[in-house]
Amino acid sequence: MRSLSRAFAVLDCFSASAPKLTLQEISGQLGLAKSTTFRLLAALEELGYLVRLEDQKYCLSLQFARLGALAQGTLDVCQIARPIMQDLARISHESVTLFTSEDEDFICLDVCTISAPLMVVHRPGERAPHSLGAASLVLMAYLPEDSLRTLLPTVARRVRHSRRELKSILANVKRQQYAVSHGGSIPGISALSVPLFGPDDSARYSLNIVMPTVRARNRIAPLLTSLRKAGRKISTGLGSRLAL
Amino acid sequence: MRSLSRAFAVLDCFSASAPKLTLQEISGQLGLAKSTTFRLLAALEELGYLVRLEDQKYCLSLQFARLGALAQGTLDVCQIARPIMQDLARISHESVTLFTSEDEDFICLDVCTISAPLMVVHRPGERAPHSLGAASLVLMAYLPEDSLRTLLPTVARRVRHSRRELKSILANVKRQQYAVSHGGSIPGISALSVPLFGPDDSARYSLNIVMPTVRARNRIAPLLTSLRKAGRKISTGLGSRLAL
DNA sequence: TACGCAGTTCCAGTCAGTGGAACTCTGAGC
DNA sequence: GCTCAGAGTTCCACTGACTGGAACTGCGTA
Repeated sequence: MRSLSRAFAVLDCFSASAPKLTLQEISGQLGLAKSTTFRLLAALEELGYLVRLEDQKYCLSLQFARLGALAQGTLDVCQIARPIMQDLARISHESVTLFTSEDEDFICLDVCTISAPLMVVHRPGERAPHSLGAASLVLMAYLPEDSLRTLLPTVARRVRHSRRELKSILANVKRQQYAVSHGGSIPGISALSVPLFGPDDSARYSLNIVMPTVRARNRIAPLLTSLRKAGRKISTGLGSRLAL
Repeated sequence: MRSLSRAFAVLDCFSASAPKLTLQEISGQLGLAKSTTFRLLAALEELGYLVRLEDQKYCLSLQFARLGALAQGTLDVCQIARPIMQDLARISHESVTLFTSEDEDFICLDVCTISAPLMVVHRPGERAPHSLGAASLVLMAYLPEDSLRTLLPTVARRVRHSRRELKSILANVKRQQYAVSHGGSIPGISALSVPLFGPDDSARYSLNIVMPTVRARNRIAPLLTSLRKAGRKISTGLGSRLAL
């Protein structure tokens, strides 16, 4: 659907640093003919989703404020994540979990699992202090600077690492955009974890595949691929553009 | 641009009362073939602007929250209104003003005028107590219930009308969606006024054509047409759907 | 097991969308 | 005041993207 994806590409040209754009700028940015861009912009203006300001520049209209409020009133992370988590559980044959961070703990928001003799079991609402488990590492790695600063000493002490060591582990997680752990939180459990990004590209959630360590060998790479794909999809639903 | 307007028509199917929709519901509402609707929805999902929930229903994604925040951070009513007001001033050969209401006063936010020997002159920032001028009437007519209740006695006293009379005038304005006045605020000045609606379909602004009463005869009807058209355009830019 | 219904895929026809070229309008420089 | 440059706008013939009917799938129900 060419014209459609182009129209939405137009919307993505606008950003906090460039909230007003000329036809020229947009057509340049998208590599489209002036006439094509012009028709797109005229159509979007006609539909009320773009407005033209005094200097002829185009700007996103407040229709998006309306739709945004509607979306925010309807959706929470669990609803967006659930169908994708189910897919992932089916594909990976392991339990898939969604965690968030609160104070010094990480909290389970949702779980999708399949029935098999040996599975990792989590329950929504479950809460535990931050550890060296993959989910914890990802959540901590993406915490805002100041939250992390207050949290770091306590956690470092509990996991018997120096602050410096822990900091370097988290920096590495942030660089790689995922974490993996084998018994980092509970012996016998391995986990693979990626961050989920929101509209402001902050990461307040982690998506995780958790499995018995005995099944983890040689599966990390393929599972990570699936997990990343699922994570991108959820992040997009949460309003992030990082994935695209 | 058929597919584009259809895609945005899809977005408009969602509302506070129906935030989650099935393919069936959408194709029914738009009168499109199932296959056509399916392709549209699949494309919008692919682009990250729709998400699918557990029950297969579609829902606006939080991408709109991102775009909405961006639009809100960029635009104010004056920026949206200005080019349209300029057009209107040119077409009508009269001054065009934008007013809002604050406490017991109405305030001029912006003015567009043309140069001619006899013109009504307003200045942005100008403030006056509510009166029987068209702008005042429109602003009061669309005030929230409780704000109006506190305001009504004072204004009624000042304009020497019973509360009952004033109430009935305002009800009439709201029904007709416009107000006209000849010397209602200042002798010799006639005004024509329509409300501007926002994303929640509240009306916090009025758009007005102001002219010497000597020029007003026989022009009300055509001017009202132009004014309404301009009002619809601005309201759309402000996120209202009433106009469409 | 058969049924019905929602969602999905397929396909050939055609017209909506494309982009190059030509035109207009505005503002700056000479 | 004329010209030029640069932005936006309109025009047009070509073509492949979009359409919608029909057929298929897969799930939940009787």
